[in-house]
Amino acid sequence: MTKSKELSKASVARLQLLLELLEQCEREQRQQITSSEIGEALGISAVNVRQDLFRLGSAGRPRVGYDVSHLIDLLRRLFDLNRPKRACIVGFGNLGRALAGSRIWDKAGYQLVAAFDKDSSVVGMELDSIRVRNISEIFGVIRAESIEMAMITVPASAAQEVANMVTAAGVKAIWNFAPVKLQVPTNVVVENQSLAWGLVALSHRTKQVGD
Amino acid sequence: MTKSKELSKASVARLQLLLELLEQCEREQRQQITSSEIGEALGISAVNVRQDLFRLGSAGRPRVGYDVSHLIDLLRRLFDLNRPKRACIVGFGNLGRALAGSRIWDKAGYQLVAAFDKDSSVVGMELDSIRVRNISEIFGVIRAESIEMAMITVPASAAQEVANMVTAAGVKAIWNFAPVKLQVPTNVVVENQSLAWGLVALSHRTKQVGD
DNA sequence: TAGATTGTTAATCGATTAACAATC
DNA sequence: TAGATTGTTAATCGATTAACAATC
Repeated sequence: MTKSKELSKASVARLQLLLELLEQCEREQRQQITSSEIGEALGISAVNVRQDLFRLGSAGRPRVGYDVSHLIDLLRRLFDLNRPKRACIVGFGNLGRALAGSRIWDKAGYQLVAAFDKDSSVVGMELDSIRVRNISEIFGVIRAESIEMAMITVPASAAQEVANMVTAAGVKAIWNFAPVKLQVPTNVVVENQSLAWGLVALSHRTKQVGD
Repeated sequence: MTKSKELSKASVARLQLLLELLEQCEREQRQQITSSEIGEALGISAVNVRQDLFRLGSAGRPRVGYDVSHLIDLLRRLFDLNRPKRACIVGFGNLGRALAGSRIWDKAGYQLVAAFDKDSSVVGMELDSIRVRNISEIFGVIRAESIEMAMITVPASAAQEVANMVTAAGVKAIWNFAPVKLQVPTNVVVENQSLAWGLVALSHRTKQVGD
């Protein structure tokens, strides 16, 4: 409905930082903020801020700035944070368990409703009202529970197979922690969060500076 | 020493995928690979591959392609994976614990040599030969152990303070899991790995497709 | 030699930055 | 009104893609 021309990935990252900042402003009872204040707080230029907000369909007022709560509302809708989205974890190892109890699901509008593993010593485990099921149940549960997102935290060698299963079951988004580029149907979104890639990128960048 | 003009972030990401691919080729005893084979496997264009390798200072041979083991060597040096780099974890919660025992440290050339927390119920804990110390010891230990990288997995509200401590102690790189843009001296590298940001980005992108 | 593939420059595309007009 | 700030177009910068020469 909005005429948004598709924001760049970099722009989305900046707007996420902006949302954090605005929420803090709201806690401090601030009602307006200018582009240069935002830029300073976020370490980017004021022009960059205005461009981002312009593309978003901005709503600032000259001499006053932008309305904090209106912008929060705009960003929350942009990121689709208000709609409850049902999610599951596939692979209940250390990382899966660490995230199962986390508050970030709620922050992003997700509800964690199921977890799967193939290891029988893990299946049956309960954590925060989530019972771990056998991976063989995955198709039926995703359908029955209307799960639209799967977090994949299985070993790299199993990740593609899991991706095939969850997309076949109707999942529309994959949060992929395996260091693998997944092949999925074009209507499925994959967000890669491989920690291994992050760590290697850090190693690379540290070297550059050291040179 | 290499004349590298600084590869773009996107290029580094592609080259990481390439390294995985090459290591698989090596396991399969393949010795050569062409840019179009690489492109197909990685889902990018062959030209893009050649450009990346050109900037890297490439070494392919017309009609033959690139030498697998030579390219692996080049990439491992590019990412600085061979040199052992000493690292610590600050904040030994669920996420910190999940990563402490992980194999990714080794894959990226890091050695995890210390962990810190401020919670007395966690301090003293041992995991994989790492004993968790009180955060008050952080300055001395980083110096004594020549730690050059700190993984920060503390709550967002404490992250900046921790960043100040570790940079004061001489750390050159921070792997930041807190959803905060850290302010650090210019010679310190920060790689952001906030899972919250990844999850929000996924939510945003899912919405776009759904429209 | 002919043909396939890389190396390298040029063209295109997109994102950021600059400039300035519009507005409160 | 004057001045500060946003809205919006134009210019710059950088990354990707295309073109083709060099090479085995």
